[in-house]
Amino acid sequence: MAQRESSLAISALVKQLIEEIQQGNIADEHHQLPTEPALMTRYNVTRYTLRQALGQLGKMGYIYQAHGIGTFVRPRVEQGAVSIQNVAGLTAELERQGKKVTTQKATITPVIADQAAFQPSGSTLAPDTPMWEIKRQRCLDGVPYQFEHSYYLRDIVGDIPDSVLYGSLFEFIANNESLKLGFQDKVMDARAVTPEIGAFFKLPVGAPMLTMRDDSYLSSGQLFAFSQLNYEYHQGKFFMFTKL
Amino acid sequence: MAQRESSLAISALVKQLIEEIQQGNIADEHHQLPTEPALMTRYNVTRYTLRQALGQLGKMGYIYQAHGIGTFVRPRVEQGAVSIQNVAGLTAELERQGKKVTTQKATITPVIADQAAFQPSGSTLAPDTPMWEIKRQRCLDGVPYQFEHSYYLRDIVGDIPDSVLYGSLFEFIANNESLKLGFQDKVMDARAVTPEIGAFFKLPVGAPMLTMRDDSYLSSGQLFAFSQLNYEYHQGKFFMFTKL
DNA sequence: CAGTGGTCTAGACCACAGA
DNA sequence: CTGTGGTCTAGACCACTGC
Repeated sequence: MAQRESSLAISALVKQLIEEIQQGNIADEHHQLPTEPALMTRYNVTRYTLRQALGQLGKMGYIYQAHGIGTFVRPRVEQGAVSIQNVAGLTAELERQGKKVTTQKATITPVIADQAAFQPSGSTLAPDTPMWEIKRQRCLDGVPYQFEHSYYLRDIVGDIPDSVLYGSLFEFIANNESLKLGFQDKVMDARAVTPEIGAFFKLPVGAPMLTMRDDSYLSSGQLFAFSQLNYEYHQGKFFMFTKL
Repeated sequence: MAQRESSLAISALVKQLIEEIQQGNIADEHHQLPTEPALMTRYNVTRYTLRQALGQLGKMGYIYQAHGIGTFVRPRVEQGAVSIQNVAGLTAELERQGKKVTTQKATITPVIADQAAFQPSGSTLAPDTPMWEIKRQRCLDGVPYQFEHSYYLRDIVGDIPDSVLYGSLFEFIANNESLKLGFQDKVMDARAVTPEIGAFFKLPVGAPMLTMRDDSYLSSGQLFAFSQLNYEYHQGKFFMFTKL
């Protein structure tokens, strides 16, 4: 029973570091973190693992590293913006900011690919592929926020309980043992509000909205869902962080 | 004079791999790349270096890796979309797609921070910080595309020759030996077209546009520029790729 | 089971910043 | 010159896929 508990080293380390940063008990008065060698002994990991973790924190906008100088905590980023690089679902990220996402109305209908309102950008589907068509109207702290229009491949995801429609579809898929999530393509653009969406957002037709089209793949490279997420333009803000 | 030429291993390897993928002489008929051990010997690098490079290709959307299966070339992503995770400038990326960005009109004016139309999101500037205010109207293949409104800190970037205004500001900064680029925050949202911007886009006031606010930092963590890039909503599409 | 990518260790050398 | 982060090597073991 030594001090061994280092399973899942990197994700656990990421979680630990975020916690300590938020509690403010790791950076000094200049927002500077201990050096890499110090952190290696502190968490009993090698430099590779540590730097993988620091890299993740960087991607999330928590820290930056300056060559020859040190590692620093970044001032907190724009409130209300969601990280577009996020790994957890949208709901989870907003809840960490103390905001609440609720689903006001949801419908689910079986269709075939031929009947879909749009197609995935990267792949081509057989016209008779069975799918679930899902439409959801979602609010952020009670205010209209997101109009979702998604298609999930029935043969892959199986049945979707009604209860899930009012919670997190992302979590439902992630918790399915037989499905391993892989990656996602996203294309963002601005569009004009349509009558159907305007009715929910309480905006006139032609008003701006932010649209995110995404295609989701299993780790095997198999497409399992594609969707169009429309955001009310006062509420929908996406944050990201890039190394130059 | 052995077969040694492995300076800049990872960035050179990335470049090499992209080239071979585009020429189609590396993947097999199932779009599958050789295995990691095979690539290691082929390019004479270790697994660490190889995987760093493959990770970059993944971020750029060129490939994906499936655990236990292999590495695959991805079908080409949405045409006209620009990778939001890109490292090179916007102009460079669009030119790789065979598109041409031209600057139709540009102005540069010395101002102080107090006079700026907007402020950086993350940092606070002294009100008397000297800056360059730059406005540019840029076209994509001759069609109105981007309305740029930027501020550069004069004390950091120095003088900006007029010629640069009609080329790539990003390259100008990157080529300055005394400046080392660090990272960038971006916040994207949709907005309504203003009169000034509508005049350029030939769109009515209130029409949608895609706006990207960004703050740019040196590798030392020092802010050196912040800008607001507005995109005509039929043209401006941003692509990104996320691991789940 | 063999073969794939994913994680992790241990250590070396390089490049940059600042005293 | 010392200390920082950036790159790279060599090799081990684990987890997943498909036969």
